[in-house]
Amino acid sequence: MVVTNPRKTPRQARAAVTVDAILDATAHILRNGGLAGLTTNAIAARAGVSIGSLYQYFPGKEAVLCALIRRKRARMLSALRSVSTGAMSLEQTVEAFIAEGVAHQIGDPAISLALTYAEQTLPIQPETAALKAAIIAEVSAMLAHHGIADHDVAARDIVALSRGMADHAGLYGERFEASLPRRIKRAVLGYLATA
Amino acid sequence: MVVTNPRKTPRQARAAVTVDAILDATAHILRNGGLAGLTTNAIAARAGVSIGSLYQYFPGKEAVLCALIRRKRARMLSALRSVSTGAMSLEQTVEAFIAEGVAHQIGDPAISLALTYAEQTLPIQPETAALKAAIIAEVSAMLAHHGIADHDVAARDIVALSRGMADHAGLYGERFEASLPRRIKRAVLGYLATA
DNA sequence: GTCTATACGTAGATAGAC
DNA sequence: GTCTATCTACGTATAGAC
Repeated sequence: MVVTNPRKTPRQARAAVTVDAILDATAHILRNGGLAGLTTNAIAARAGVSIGSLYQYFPGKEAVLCALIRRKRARMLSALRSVSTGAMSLEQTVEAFIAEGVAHQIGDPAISLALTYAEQTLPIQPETAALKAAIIAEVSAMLAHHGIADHDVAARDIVALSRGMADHAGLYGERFEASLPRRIKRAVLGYLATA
Repeated sequence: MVVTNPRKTPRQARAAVTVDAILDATAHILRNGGLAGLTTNAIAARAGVSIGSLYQYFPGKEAVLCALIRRKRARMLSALRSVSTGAMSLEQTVEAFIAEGVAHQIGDPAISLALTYAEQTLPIQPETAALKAAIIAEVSAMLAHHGIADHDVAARDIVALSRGMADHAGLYGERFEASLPRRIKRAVLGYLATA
């Protein structure tokens, strides 16, 4: 059985820095060598800490991956929440959401895909699932605010199709990058417009 | 450098059976243990051949993965081509394409995602890329036949968003499975309807 | 042409020093 | 609390027998 719970929570500032360095190093390695190149030795070396220190905080590389997934999700959620949905039209809000989403996904397509794949193979974590649910809920609430029917299902579908387009564009290094948000918006609004 | 070219092409029927058994075994292992559990030993054991025989046909597990990707793509292309596009309306044709696509993706979401991830980390293969291009071309031609503008970009976008929705549904084991093709159709037609 | 046996490298994980 | 050294286990790949 794979263990994914952190070994201990950092209580000192120094330790938090260490944990952050480990996560940054993990992201860097994923960006280059992918999951195949992700070893505890490589993470520790890149983070500038010893392998022993890594094992102080994480029981193995799976736990590091889980922590990285959580950090990414938390940042995405925070970005979406920073979009004020108050006075904007549906189209404007969708546009803002897509901008944030694309920035997070396209910014690092290799990491995005690696984490998506990794997550599937790792044991389900309540906190990770909760973050995902919160992101969907944020989108769902936005849709409900604009009177969209079936906003829960719609939110899931919209997030899924946007991710699909963004990942594909990132992977195959489209030259249309500038047009991508526009095309995603087209797909989303087209989906919402069709009853 | 990772070597991904097959070592030799099977010229006898018996050898072709061996190669197929290796690919089936690889698919089976991916379905369960994922990429992490995919080792040359496991593949050979599951296929019922010795590790030595495996290395007769493939220089390493990456080459096996590439071959599996090609087989999957070829089957998908063949399925799409079997859809006669002649007398049907756009909506009917889209429906038929989605049915085939969903059957291939949803049928094995774990494999689908594993291969997508693996492909990204493997050297680009001309034949694999050609198969992908042929699939997009098939969709693009269908769109062109129905007078869709910008059908090349539209084809890529439609395939990407459909995959995104199908993979997501498969991964999170939606209970809406029955409604999935309908929702994908909604997204595709919505995208196409919006100028 | 297929097998068994094995050599080699490397990743995972820990014990014990500082 | 962090590091170095190291042991163990396993995956890769090949050599040589049949």
